[in-house]
Amino acid sequence: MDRKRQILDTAERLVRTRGYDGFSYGDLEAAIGIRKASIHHHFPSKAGLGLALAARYRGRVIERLNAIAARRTRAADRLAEYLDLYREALAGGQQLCLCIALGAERDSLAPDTLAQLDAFNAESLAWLTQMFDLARKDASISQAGEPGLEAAATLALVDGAQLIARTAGDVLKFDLAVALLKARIRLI
Amino acid sequence: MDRKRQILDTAERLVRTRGYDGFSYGDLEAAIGIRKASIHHHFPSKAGLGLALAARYRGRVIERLNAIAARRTRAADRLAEYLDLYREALAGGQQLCLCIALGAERDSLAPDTLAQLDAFNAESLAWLTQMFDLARKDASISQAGEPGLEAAATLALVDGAQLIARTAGDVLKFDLAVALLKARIRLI
DNA sequence: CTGTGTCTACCTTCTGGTAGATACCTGATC
DNA sequence: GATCAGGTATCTACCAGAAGGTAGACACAG
Repeated sequence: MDRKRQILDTAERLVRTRGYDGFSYGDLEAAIGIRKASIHHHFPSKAGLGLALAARYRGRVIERLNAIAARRTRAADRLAEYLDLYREALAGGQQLCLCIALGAERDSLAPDTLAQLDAFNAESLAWLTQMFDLARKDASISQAGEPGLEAAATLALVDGAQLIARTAGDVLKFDLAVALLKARIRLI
Repeated sequence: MDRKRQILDTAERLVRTRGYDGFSYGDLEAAIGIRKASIHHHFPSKAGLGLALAARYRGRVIERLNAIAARRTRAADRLAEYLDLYREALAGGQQLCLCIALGAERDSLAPDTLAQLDAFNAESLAWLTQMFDLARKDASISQAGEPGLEAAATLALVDGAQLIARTAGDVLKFDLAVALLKARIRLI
């Protein structure tokens, strides 16, 4: 069980830095220090490993989003933490959110893995929509438009900001891209 | 010369649908109908082909952006055409902007290819900044903030919108994500 | 007769994956 | 406590095919 988690952790790091097609069982062998046949014992196929990665990542992020919503009652505070989450995921511009990395290689993925990505985006969108709904009531985010559209725009903005920052290898590009959104946060 | 262009066209389509690591000389052989040794004659290495792809793409897009700026004197009209450009590049949700596809696989690219991506983003940013500068004067885009920040946010938004639409294979996700930005366009 | 493009044939390395032997751990039995 | 069975994890050794790439021959045009 511990080994399984170690493989998932290592594979996740590799996918987020090199992409799904860009990593192999051979890379895992080198990184973990056990023969690749042993890795096949835990994850018989790469498609299965990819699915496990996507499912675990999705669950983990949704869990964190729910924790934020439980802890923060102001929409603005939720938004600030949401942006921090994506900023941290960049690891200083060295990696991407797993679902962004996978999404860019859509055609290499199994249908069930793709379904995880769709679910991830749908759940993120639902969370953001709820947040912008709340923002309309507590007025903690300025100029808040229709919640569904705000949510879609916000998701796209953070995804794009992450991609641009990662391409440049510079986390400051992320800050620049989300600066105007952040400026809409009312401090109290 | 014609063959070279055919190879570039085919390779570009492959990268934009499958990613850089996801296509091979073998794929080109199958798609074009000449042996892969012949493709190596035109592009000796895959890294060189990748660089040629990125450079050509960058030049082509910048050219189109300049054409838009020359044709359209209102900031809002430029923005509308910019959004159309990215929407069309999606090909109905079946492919990505080349620079987004490549950016997601940063670690597989040669440094000079990476430099093309950085230049592409820098030039896009400059174009958008100029557009938002213009918007401050002609007031054709509502709520226009600091041009540099608006530009960074817009670039991230369209990149993210494209990625999300591509992940879902549905161009409507793009429309949803850019709806609020589009709504800021003043019609006359 | 030289240069350009194409071909066949081949190379090495990596890819995802399998077979089968061995080591290891755990818990039941004597 | 020693012994044994059974599952779990690891190993070595291998496979077929694909990867990126090269060598050298041939065709054909100017």
